[in-house]
Formats: sequence, structure tokens, C-alpha cells
Amino acid sequence: MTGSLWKALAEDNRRRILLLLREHEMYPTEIAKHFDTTLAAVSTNLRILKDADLIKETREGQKKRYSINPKTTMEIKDFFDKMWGQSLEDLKVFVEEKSNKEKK
Amino acid sequence: MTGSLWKALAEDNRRRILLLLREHEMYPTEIAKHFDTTLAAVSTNLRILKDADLIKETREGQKKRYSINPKTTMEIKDFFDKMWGQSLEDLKVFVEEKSNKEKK
DNA sequence: AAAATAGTTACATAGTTATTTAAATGTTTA
DNA sequence: TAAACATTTAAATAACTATGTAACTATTTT
Repeated sequence: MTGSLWKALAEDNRRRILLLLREHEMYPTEIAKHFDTTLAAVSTNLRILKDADLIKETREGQKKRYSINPKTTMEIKDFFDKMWGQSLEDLKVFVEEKSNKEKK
Repeated sequence: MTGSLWKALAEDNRRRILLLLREHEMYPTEIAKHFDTTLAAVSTNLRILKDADLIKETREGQKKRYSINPKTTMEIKDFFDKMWGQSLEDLKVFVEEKSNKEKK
């Protein structure tokens, strides 16, 4: 990982891109349609997300397919655990409580 | 909440402050001792964390006690869930797998 | 009320970030 | 190999961020 995960996540458009890609993989032009900005700006943001290992890029002919990288999100998970988990057990309890609450 | 949670989290020193405060509540001068920086810089970062509702401030005589705000971390939890949880159940599974792995 | 203590705010500055336009690169097709 | 398509990169610029110094505010103590 070259860039900072946290800096990458700090920008609204980049988080929107992540949530978009979560729906399904996409090409830059396709992504750009969802934004009121240029393709160049989207491309830059894709590079930043890629440098933070948040997304993957696959060449596909003349296109480039971008998708979520499910692997390297450990750093944010770790911080999340340290910060709001106390321990992993606590996070587990939190999740269980929340999912119980949602069942009601 | 005035400021952006994500911008607040995007800076190393601020995340360090959060992790420090997680240990126990502290006064600005006390916090500053842990950093190679000025009290003024710490104070500014405390304001940014407070604006993002990540910490609380309580006046205590001539001092000000800072502590983690456990309530308003929902936004990051929500994004986390959307992004890496698929569902809360998935997060639960992840946590369980990880804590099993750690038991070994 | 003055001095001491604790912390904040203003201002200047250096550094970083985001975006745009324009040029460049890589890939396919004619 | 030239044209077309998909995307990236460069350069310029405007906006924002982080930090230090110094001045200021709030609170307690003498």
C-alpha cells in the first residue's frame, strides 16, 4: 500500500465511488456518469483508492474494470476494533445486539 | 455535528489522540506530552475531533477534561457495515473467524 | 485585583489536495 | 498503420490543512 487508507476515505466522492463499486464492478467512464465531474477527476480518485488498496483494477481490452478489493481493509478494521471494539469479543457483542435489535 | 467525521479521522495525530483517550480521559497538557508538538496544535486537533462529535469536553475547574464520545460513532459504523459488512451478520462472522484464529 | 495556571484563538506560512483543461498513452478496429 | 476509443498523466490553479508563535480568555489562588 502506497497511500494512506484514511486520506483516501476522507473524501466524499471517493466514498461514493466505493459504495458504487460495491454494487458492481465498473469502468471509469461508467463511474463518471454518476458524478458531476470530469473523467480525469474520477481517474485520479480511482488511482488514490487503488494506492490505498481499497480497489482493484483489471485491464479488459481497451477498458479497465474497477472493483472493490475485499482483502486489504485490515487497517481500518484494526483501528475500528481498537477504537470501538475494546476487543474483538466486544465488537461481536455489539453486532449481535444490533442484529437482535433489528429483528424486532 | 459541524465538521466531517472522515476528515477528522484522516490525520495521524488525531487518531493517536483518539487511541490515547480510549485508555483514559485526559487534559490537553497531558495529551500534549505524548506528542512532539505544541499545546496549540493539540488544542486545534481536539476542537476538530469535538466538532466531529468524536470526543466530549468537560470543564473541570481551570482544566478541561477530554474523553471519547461513544455515542456518535454511528456514521462510521454505518459506512463500515455498508462497505465491509454486506450485512451485520457478515461482520459477525468475520469477527468470529478472527477471534477463533487468534485463539490458536 | 494581580499573578499563576490551563487552554484557545488569530495570523502567517508551508504543504497538501482536488479539480480542470490539454496532451499523452495504451488498445482495438478498419 | 491510421483512426477511434478508453483512460491516464501533466501542468496550472484554487482551496484547504496543519502547525508554530504570540496574543488572548477563563479560572483559580494569593
